[in-house]
Amino acid sequence: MVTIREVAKAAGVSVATASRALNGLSIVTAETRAKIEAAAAELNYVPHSGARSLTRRKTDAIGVILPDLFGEFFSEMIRGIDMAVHGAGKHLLLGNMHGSTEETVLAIKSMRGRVDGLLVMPPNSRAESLGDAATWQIPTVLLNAQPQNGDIPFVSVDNYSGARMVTEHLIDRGARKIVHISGPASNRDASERMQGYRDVLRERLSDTHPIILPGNFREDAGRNAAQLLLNRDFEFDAVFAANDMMAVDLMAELTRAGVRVGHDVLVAGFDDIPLARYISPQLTTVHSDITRLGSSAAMMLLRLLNGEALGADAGITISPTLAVRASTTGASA
Amino acid sequence: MVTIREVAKAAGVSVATASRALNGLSIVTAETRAKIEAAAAELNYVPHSGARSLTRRKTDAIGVILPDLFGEFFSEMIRGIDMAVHGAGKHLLLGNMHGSTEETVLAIKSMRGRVDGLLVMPPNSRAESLGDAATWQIPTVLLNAQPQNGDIPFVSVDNYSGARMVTEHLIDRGARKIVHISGPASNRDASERMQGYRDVLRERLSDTHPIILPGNFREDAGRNAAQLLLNRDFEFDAVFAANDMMAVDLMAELTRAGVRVGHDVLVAGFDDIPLARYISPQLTTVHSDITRLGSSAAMMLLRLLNGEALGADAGITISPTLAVRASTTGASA
DNA sequence: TTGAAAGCGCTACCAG
DNA sequence: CTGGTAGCGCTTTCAA
Repeated sequence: MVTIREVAKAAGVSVATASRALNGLSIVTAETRAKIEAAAAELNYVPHSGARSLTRRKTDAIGVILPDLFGEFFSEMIRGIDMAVHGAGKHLLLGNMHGSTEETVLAIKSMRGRVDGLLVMPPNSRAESLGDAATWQIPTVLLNAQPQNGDIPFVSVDNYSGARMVTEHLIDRGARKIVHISGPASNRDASERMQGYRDVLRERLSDTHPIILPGNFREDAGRNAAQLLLNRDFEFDAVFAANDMMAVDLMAELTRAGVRVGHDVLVAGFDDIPLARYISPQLTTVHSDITRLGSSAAMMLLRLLNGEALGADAGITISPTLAVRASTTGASA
Repeated sequence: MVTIREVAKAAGVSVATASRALNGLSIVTAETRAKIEAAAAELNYVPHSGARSLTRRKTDAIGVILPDLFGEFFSEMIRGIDMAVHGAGKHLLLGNMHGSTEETVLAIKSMRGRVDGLLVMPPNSRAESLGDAATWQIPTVLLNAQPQNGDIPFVSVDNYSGARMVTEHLIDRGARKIVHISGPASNRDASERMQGYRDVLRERLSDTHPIILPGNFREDAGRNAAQLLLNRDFEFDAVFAANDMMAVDLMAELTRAGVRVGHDVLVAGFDDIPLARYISPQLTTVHSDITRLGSSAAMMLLRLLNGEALGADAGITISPTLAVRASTTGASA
């Protein structure tokens, strides 16, 4: 591992000068610089970013902590983040996540000294259980979560109104017995979506009870729900799944059982993952522009790191839109 | 930012002792340790991993450099890598990629001092154009690429035999005029797949010429190819796309135009991305287990970092299998 | 068992 | 414009 010291020696200058030349600081004679660059090239010198960040107190990396890496939701998110971050010439450090709050806290801690800022998507609804921003001591933007103690910037989706939109839409399409497949109980997105569903039902279908099947945002929950619905001979004419992943597998299962989705039963999801357009019938869903969610959060963090004090817009709530497709209209593919 | 020095002072010990206690080195009295831990907790001390890696010459992070972040191929890959790496308690540093060889070289360089090892997926066929392993000076495993100068370990898929399998299968299913949609010209996977197609055609359908449409592994290429095929009134009864992404969009476009995929035209892809099973008809494709590809490479790197000299198995070539589905059998969904 | 001190590789300050 | 030098925060000999 050749260090800057060896380059300096080879070029016959001090390390200070070598450093300046290599970093493009203009206060170096053209010929000194040439000598240094030649030596660096000769020795195949590559700067040690770790050491550099220690002195500069700046790592040019930002950390991303996600609860999972499964499915298109997260990959789209990462892609969005990368888009914003790449423009700023920074690296992306993916934290070890896999779930629990404790692990997340650990992941956050292990990021200190490695990154300049953090993008954190809490595994469950209580962001503050991660310890508050003051504890982390590092600029942070929350992904898809709102801090109780409103002092951490965040970017999130308006789950509640999104859920309302789908539910209203299903009713408009004639559905009267709408089943909801929920997300994990502790998940904030999930509970907001459920609340939207409940409220619309109460307002517009006051004579019926909500029917809620437990889910977990994973595909198997979709399949299980389908089985449940099929076996129990439930009365239902529409299903609103708390996310697309579950909706997609639910649909597949229903179709397999001979149910004509879009006609016999309407199905809708939430998130608008790419897959939603590819399946047949295409899935009606709430379009949240996940990629943009990621890049917005990243840009916000970038501004934060730039010293900008983002006042009013320290919290962005993205309003989703309804993407109406064949799974609720019965239009032919 | 509280440092270990402050913790030591608060506990009334030297930084050396503090360091030892905090790192669980047993050569510390129980009571000294208690004092130190109390102080650390009190001050909310979090170790600075950057500084630590400088002295220990070990970062506990591995770098991943991919040419792109688009589509399920890469996300599955990252997921596979993460699975292996998480077990080892290491972080994942995603390099800035977005394409060109120069950018990739830069990305690799900027990883020095940040990571202990590298997983690199070269943007094009010539891995050695990245400068050889000796230049990087850092343990590296190549993803989905074989080095010319055989001294860098790698994990790759046997594209050639995979392509042969699909092509044979299409012929077995009765296809006689098989169109191939290729990947990027400079891409090694792409050219190997094309070669497999060519060879089988020559061997078994010597009276027909290969028909090759240019592609780029992106969905738009699939759509474009479909248009081309439809407009030109080509003679064709099967399409083998160099990856699933293109196959999927091609299929969608054909279906929209009234072509019955699986009957009028057989379609097959390569990779077996999750999406392949969800579309209708399900896509026949070459199953490469991308996730495993990623985790194998990561585990290989981990062993390398562990000082193990992986002799014979310094290069793994994963043999793909054929996943026959409705897009080439016409079986009902 | 503990402390002092020498770095890890680099940047930045202060003189010259 | 260039060189010496003091750290960045931490680990790790080497003595005590």
